[in-house]
Order: sequence, then C-alpha cells, then structure tokens
Amino acid sequence: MAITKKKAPRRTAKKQSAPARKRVRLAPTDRSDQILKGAISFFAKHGFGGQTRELAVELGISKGLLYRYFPSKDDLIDRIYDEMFVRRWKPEWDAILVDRSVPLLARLKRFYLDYAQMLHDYEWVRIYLYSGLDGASIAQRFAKLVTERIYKPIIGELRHEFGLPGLDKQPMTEPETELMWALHGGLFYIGIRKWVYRVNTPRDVAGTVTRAVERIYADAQELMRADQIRRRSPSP
Amino acid sequence: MAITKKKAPRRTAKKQSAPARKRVRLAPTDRSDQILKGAISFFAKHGFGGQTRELAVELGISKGLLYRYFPSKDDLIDRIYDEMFVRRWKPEWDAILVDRSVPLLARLKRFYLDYAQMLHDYEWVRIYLYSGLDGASIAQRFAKLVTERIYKPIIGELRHEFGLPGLDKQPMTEPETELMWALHGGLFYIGIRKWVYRVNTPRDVAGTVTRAVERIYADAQELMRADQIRRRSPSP
DNA sequence: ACAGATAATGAGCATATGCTCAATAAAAAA
DNA sequence: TTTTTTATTGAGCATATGCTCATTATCTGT
Repeated sequence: MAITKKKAPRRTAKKQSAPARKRVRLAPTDRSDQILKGAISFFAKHGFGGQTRELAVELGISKGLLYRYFPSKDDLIDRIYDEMFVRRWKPEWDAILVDRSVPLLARLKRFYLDYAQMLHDYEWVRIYLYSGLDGASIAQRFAKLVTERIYKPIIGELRHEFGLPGLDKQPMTEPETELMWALHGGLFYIGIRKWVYRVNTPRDVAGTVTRAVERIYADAQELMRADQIRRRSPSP
Repeated sequence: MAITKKKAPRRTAKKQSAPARKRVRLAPTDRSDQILKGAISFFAKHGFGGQTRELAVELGISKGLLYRYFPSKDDLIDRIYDEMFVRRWKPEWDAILVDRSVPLLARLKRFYLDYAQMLHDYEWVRIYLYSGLDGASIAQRFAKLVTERIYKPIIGELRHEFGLPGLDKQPMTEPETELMWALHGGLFYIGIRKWVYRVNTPRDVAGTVTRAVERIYADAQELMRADQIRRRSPSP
C-alpha cells in the first residue's frame, strides 16, 4: 500500500557499508531460477506493488543482480505469469477428460482431484487474483482456456453420456456453461477462503471436491434429461 | 504497479501555475461524501496502491483538500471498508431467512436474488478482493459474518424443513458448511468473472442464481435424508 | 600461481508519492 | 460594504522506488 512510515532520518553517513556479506556465485540458470521462485513467493504475498528492493533482501542478493537476469520488474512479472499459467497446465488433462475407457464420473473425479491441487497453492491462487485485478491479459486468456479445454470437453462427454447431440450439432447452452462455472467457482472459492480470507476450510478437501463433482454430474443429468424431453416433444 | 515511466524532465519553471480553476465551496459533509464515493470507485479500479494525487485529479480537487477530510490514506481506506462491509449489510436479510410464513425455497430465492445484487457492483467485488489480499481484518470478519448470519440460519431452516435436529442439538457439519460455501463461491465467481477476468457472464443472472439456489436446496435435501437414515439405524 | 572472464555488489540517479502548511478566496456575519 | 470565518489551493518536503553502472570478488583455464 506504500504508506509512508515515519522512519529514522536519512542516513547522512559517508560510506558505512554493511559487514560485506560473502558473495555466492551461481550459474546463471540457477540464479535465474532462484530469483523467479523467490519473486513468485514474494509477489504472491505482497502483490505486484511489492518493491524489488525488498525482494532482493528476501532473496539475499543485491538489487543489481535482480536486474541482471530480469531487465525490468515488468519482465519479471511476465515470466511469473508464464510460469504460473502456461507451464502449470498439464497436457495429460486434456486426455483424461475424453478417455472413454474410464466411466465419465470417475474421469471427472480424477481430473478435478488433480486440478484442485492448485487450490492448495498459496502462490497460484493469489497471483491468479492479483493478475486478474491488474487486468493482465494472460489472466483473461487463462479463464478462456479453461472454457475451451475443460468445460467444452466435459459438456461434450456429459451430452454423450446422457444421449444429447454433440457440441458440433448444438453449441454449449448457458445453463450448461453456468453449471461448469458454478463448479469451478465453488472450488476456487476454497482457495480464496484459505489464502485470501483465511477462514476455515474443509478438513477433507478431497471429499469436498468429490462431492462437488458428484453434484454437478447429477445436476447435469437432470438438466439434460429435461432437455431431452423438450427435444422429443416440439414446443407449441 | 508503479513502474517508472520515462517522462519529461522535472519542471524547472518558477511558478507557472495552471489557469487557476474556479473554486467550488461545499459543505464539509457533502465534500466528505463526494471524496469517499470517488475514492471507492478509484481504489476499486486501481487497488489501494493507487495514488492520492491521481484520486484528487479524478475528483477535481486539490490533494490538500483530501487530507483535510481524511487525515491519511489509511484513514480513508478504513472508511471505505466501513462503507462497503458494514453499512451495506441489510438488516432485513436476517428476518427474511427465518420467516416461516414463507416457504423455505421461496425465502432462499428471495434472499439470494437480493444478496447477489452485490455481484453486479464493480466496486464491491473488487474492493472485497483487494481488502482480503491486503489482509484487512475487516474482510476476514465479513467472511465470518456471512457464516454466522447466513449459513447458520439457512442450515437451521433446512434442518427444520427436512426433519433433522436443530443447530442447538447438533452443530453444523462440514458437508453442510461446504454446501453453503459452494453456493456462495459459485455466485461470487460470477462477480469475479465479470469484474476481474472479464469473461462472459450469464445473460440471465437471476435465472442462474435461482437455479443455483434450487440446486443447493435439492442437494441439502439429499444430504439430510442420508443423515436421517443414518440417524435411525445407529452405526455398528 | 596467474590472468581472463564474468557473477555480484551497492552507491547513486531520477522520478514517484504521502502529506504539510502558508496563502487565497468564497461564503457568512456584522 | 466590511469583517470574519473557513473551505480550498498548490508549492514543497521527506521518503520511497525502479533501475544503472563502476567496482569487486569468485571461478576457470593454463
């Protein structure tokens, strides 16, 4: 929040440098990785308004070194986005969801139990929120990615399960989309409770996720049954 | 994010003051209200890291005037919290939920259709998030308030509806609490989609809210039926 | 051991930012 | 109209903050 804190007057000293910490030399790749990890943890806590000076202190390095590996704060932040939203997407997810050798409900549980791991991740939850609030385009893109790569296949599979025409015949309806968003919102909120508002979260997260998935499965069934009936008897 | 922007060099001019805007004198109450409202809108957009200078410009007043009514930025922010989280709680909500002259499902719909109005409020959604991320204690208190004043009465009424012992006999169970959180999370996520990630939101919010309420009503029924059966046949 | 290459440091620059206060002008009182 | 009161202004202060660069120290190859 950058509130001015009344502090000791500006140091008028000449050159009373600190006890000169021992230098540690790392390979550029290692140092770069270390900075990136530290930055993720730091900005997750303080938001992107956190100061690079403090970050350097936390990392135990000089501010100059920070700028050797990341030309600017914005560059560093972009790398963080990439790390959080692009690299953390597991390619196998796409396959799990449409693997019809496994019953759909089991697939959904398997997928969401894995996907929901992100909710336990302080950094992921908070950075996702901060980036969205900052209007970072990548956060919006991630939200859209979820629609394309998760909602769409799942609704497709649910329709197949419950005997409705595929998405190629009939685009996703609003109630279908909203069913998925409600699930994701309910799940993401677990992370928000845990890492933002710090109110009590379920002891049994896996159970909660499982129940949530079972609910939308049942809700989808009901939604689609109704749709199936409507489809059989053309409207007046 | 306070990134350094390369700008024109520091003005070395003497006193080339601007065209001297016409002064408008307001009653202290009016001015204070005006500043508060403007600040809410401003900080909702930029986060609490936004500068008071810019806020003053947006309000069309001098920065000095800001500090006449709010001694510090932190004071201003505290007033915003009060305005958003304390004053916006409608006392009638408590009554609606337990008014047994109305069928429970109808009560729930009525309440949530009103409560969910906050989701359409750019300021409320974003400030609630920013304050939580900042670790403001009031945000945590609000989350707890929701548990006490919404979840508890609703679970109490649902138990009554489905023939289970009241909360005085048996505290809220985790699945019950989670059911409520899932509902609120799902609803709040509508606001997050709209005001944070800017992805498409339902055309028919009222319908979405109604459906979400119907779902938890049905889910609660199922949850509590199962509980009722377990209760009748004591465990081994 | 020595030299060359380069990772690391931190004083310092330029601007950003919360906040103060003496001066000013609009309204109210006389 | 004149005087008094007080809402309003904006230059300016002190510190905060992103970033640079000359200097220094560590590692590697010979």
